[in-house]
Formats: sequence, C-alpha cells, structure tokens
Amino acid sequence: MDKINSILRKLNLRPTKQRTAIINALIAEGNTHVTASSLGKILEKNKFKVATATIYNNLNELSEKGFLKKVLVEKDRMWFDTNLSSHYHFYDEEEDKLTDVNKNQIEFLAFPKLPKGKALKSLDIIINVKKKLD
Amino acid sequence: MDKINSILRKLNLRPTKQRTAIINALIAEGNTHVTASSLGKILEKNKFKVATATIYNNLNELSEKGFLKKVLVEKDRMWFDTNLSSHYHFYDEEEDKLTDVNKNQIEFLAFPKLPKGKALKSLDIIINVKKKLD
DNA sequence: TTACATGCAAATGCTTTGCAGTACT
DNA sequence: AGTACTGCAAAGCATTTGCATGTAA
Repeated sequence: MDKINSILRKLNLRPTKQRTAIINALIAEGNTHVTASSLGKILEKNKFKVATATIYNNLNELSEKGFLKKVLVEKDRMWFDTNLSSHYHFYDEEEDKLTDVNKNQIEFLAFPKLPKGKALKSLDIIINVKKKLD
Repeated sequence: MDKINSILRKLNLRPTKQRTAIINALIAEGNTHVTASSLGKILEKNKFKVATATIYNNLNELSEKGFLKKVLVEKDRMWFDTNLSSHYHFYDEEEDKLTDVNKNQIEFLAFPKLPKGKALKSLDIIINVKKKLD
C-alpha cells in the first residue's frame, strides 16, 4: 500500500512488515479505538504475528508522533484513538466500547477558572453510559 | 475517637485499629485525595503500620460502601477522594496534585445526546493543567 | 466462638526494558 | 555498512488473592 508508506515516511518511521500491518489495521474502518490486546487480535486475524512488546512500542511511538491519541477510561488498559481532532468520549463498560463525541457537541456556559499560575493542558471528558432500563 | 466509630458503625465495618487509623487519616484536613501509597505514608507518619493489601482492601471497601470515590487520572495509580458530592477535577501532573471542581462550576450549553438505549452512568471531567509560562 | 479483618507473600495483568538477532536504507 | 526495528523473556508496578493468624462482637 502506498498510502501506508507515505504515512510512515511522514512520521520518519521505517515501513517494516509489522508497522505496515499495524497502520493498515488502524486505518481499516471500524478499528478507530484499540487497545494493545484488541489490536493484537486484529493482527492475528489478518495473519500477522507481532510481538506484544512491538505492539506497545509502536502504539506508543505513533502516539508520540501524533498519529494516535491515548485515551484513559479504565485503570487496567490504555486505549488508542485514531481520531486526532480534539474531542471527547462515551464509554460503555458493559459493552467494552468507546465512542467519539465531537468537540462541538459539548459547549460550556460556565467553566472553572484555572488555579493561579496554571494553564490548560488538556480536557478529558468521559461520559460513562449503561444500558437504559425501560 | 467517637466520630470514627460512628462512621464505621454506619458502614457496618468493625472498628479495627487499622481501619480506625485509615479513617482518621482520611478525615484529617488536607488528606482529601489519596492514593494507596500516599495514604500508606500518612499512616506511617502517624506511627501506624498497615499492610499494603489491607490499605487496598479498605480503600476498596470504603469506596463500595460509599465513603470514598475513585478518581482515575493516570494509568498507573488509582486516587481516592473523600468528597462524595458529584464533582469534577483539576489534575496537575507536574505537581502530582488533584483538586476538586465543584459541580456548579461547570454548566453545559450543549451536551451530546446519549447513544440509543443508553442512560447516563457517570460523568468524568479531568481538567489537566500545567505551569503557565509567562 | 464465630464471623470478620489483617498480614504477608505470592499471583495477576498491563506495560516496559534489555539485548541479541534481523531488516530497512 | 550502519542504524533502526523486532522478538522474546525478564523485569516493573500497582493491585488483588489465598490463607494462616488474630481480633471484635
């Protein structure tokens, strides 16, 4: 794939088999939110064997290079999001599913003044949802 | 302390030495946000020796009983908050400090519609701050 | 005494690290 | 050839678990 090569070239990363397979999996529709283990399963399904450490190294590297964003919703797993725009999340623990909330879907009428001498670094909003009982 | 005994009685927990020391530390001003390890240090300073597992067991039990709230701001550590009211947080990673933001300090002009069949479970807002460069 | 708590050590689960071997460029 | 990358196993850390011992009711 030429698209993947050009992505990797831009990121200054060598297009190794593993890296290409990872980017390919991430670009595929439906894999916008992954964990190391869910990505591992996708790769396996695609007939690629990639060591766990390599998956982590690449996810972290891609985050540092700005190709992925880390999303923390549970203590035990880190999620990685291919949506690079500033946005928020729905998290459904029952279905183990993370969904994007566009930035413009949340507007503030009131927002706290930051502590003295502090600047905003980032804003994390997780809207935890559960099955509605009706 | 009578206050601590009455708290524990209400929670249906026996007032053991360790539990009493933990509640005492949590009630003291300035210990509103703790991690297992920060609480351990406070207990040590207070001349109490409590096993790590016991600290965790008690923090988790107190959370389940509604005397503490868990706050997740970093992947590696769980924070426990004595503020039981619905509220949000400032998190200063540089200073490793968590601060409450009252619920009424944030008001929404727009808020996303929940996914079909889903109900709101909880709302986590972490305002990450850093030192302002001026 | 009997059910609940604690302590300690071992186990767990995600993630990182070290290093020898392999593959891009 | 030179440097980056991968694989694998071991290490790291916060947290949990199992079980024998201890303690409140």
